[in-house]
Amino acid sequence: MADETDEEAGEDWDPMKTPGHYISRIARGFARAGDARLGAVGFATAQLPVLTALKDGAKLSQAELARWARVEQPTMAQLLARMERDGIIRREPDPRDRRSSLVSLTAQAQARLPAGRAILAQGNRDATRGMTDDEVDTLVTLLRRVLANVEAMEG
Amino acid sequence: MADETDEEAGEDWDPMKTPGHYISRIARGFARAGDARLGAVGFATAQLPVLTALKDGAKLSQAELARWARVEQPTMAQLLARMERDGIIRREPDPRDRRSSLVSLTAQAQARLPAGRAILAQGNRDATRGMTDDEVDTLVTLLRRVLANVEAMEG
DNA sequence: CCGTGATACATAGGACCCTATATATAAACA
DNA sequence: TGTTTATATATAGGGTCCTATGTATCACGG
Repeated sequence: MADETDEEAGEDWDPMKTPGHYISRIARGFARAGDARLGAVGFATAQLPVLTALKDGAKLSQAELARWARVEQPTMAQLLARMERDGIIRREPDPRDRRSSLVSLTAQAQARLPAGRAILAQGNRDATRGMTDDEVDTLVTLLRRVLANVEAMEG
Repeated sequence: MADETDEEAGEDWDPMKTPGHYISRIARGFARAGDARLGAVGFATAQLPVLTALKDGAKLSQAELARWARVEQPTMAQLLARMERDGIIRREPDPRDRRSSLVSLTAQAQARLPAGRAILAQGNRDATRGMTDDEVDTLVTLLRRVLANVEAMEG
């Protein structure tokens, strides 16, 4: 492992040119730009998995939403608390399980959903502007492989 | 399953399959995995831009570091506060400008730098495992284009 | 029926990012 | 020179993520 591992001239190795750093910058920029636009209809990018999971009137538990959104349970708890505070979701006791609540979208949130979706679609077009469909497909395919590798790194 | 390239149907548009969502998940996973590994030498992924900027003994101001790392000034202020608390950086008054401090790495941090760099290099190899150099180049090129688009969205 | 382990949720605490704003100093200029 | 403008940092307040831990309830085997 002392071959090319040593960064032939490793003296000026630059993490800023690494896929990880680009990805981190894109993620931050996309969240910032997306939140700025979605704010007009009262949504935020972190809420998107919850909104899509509940869009057709489904009622899911907090744990199910956390698994769907791929975040930890306390993260989802905090997110739902803000969404409840902002009138986006509602909770009702689960008659099947006294530990659990069923979460669903309020009517106001349902009504704003199409506008949010339009804003999001436009944002994705803007983010991939100048790229062909094939290039976007290539990007998503490569990202999926990196994601699989990264998720394999944990545990 | 294959012909929903367009979102005209709209009914089942899924943000979870969008480049933005993959990028967000990779960014989180990469930070989590990277922090777990770097923790062994007392570093964190958020500190990498600061570490590389100061690696050769340079002394930079907080504002210069914020610009280098592409974060806002209060974000860098908090990061530096944690790094100072942890003995990674040191501040000294700037004789040229009484508003400013010069930030530099401590000797202990300098000493741990090579180990951190090795961990990082290994992490990047793991994240791109199974991908050819050409594929990684393609990925970075596409990411750079998306990044340019995203940054153009703001402001 | 009674523990035992699994599951759902809540809470505490911290890292990292943001915007908005205040304060001190520097630089520029009328 | 005195005033305005720009810059460096600090502080306040939030959002989104994490790990670690506590508590209530469920489901199961004895």
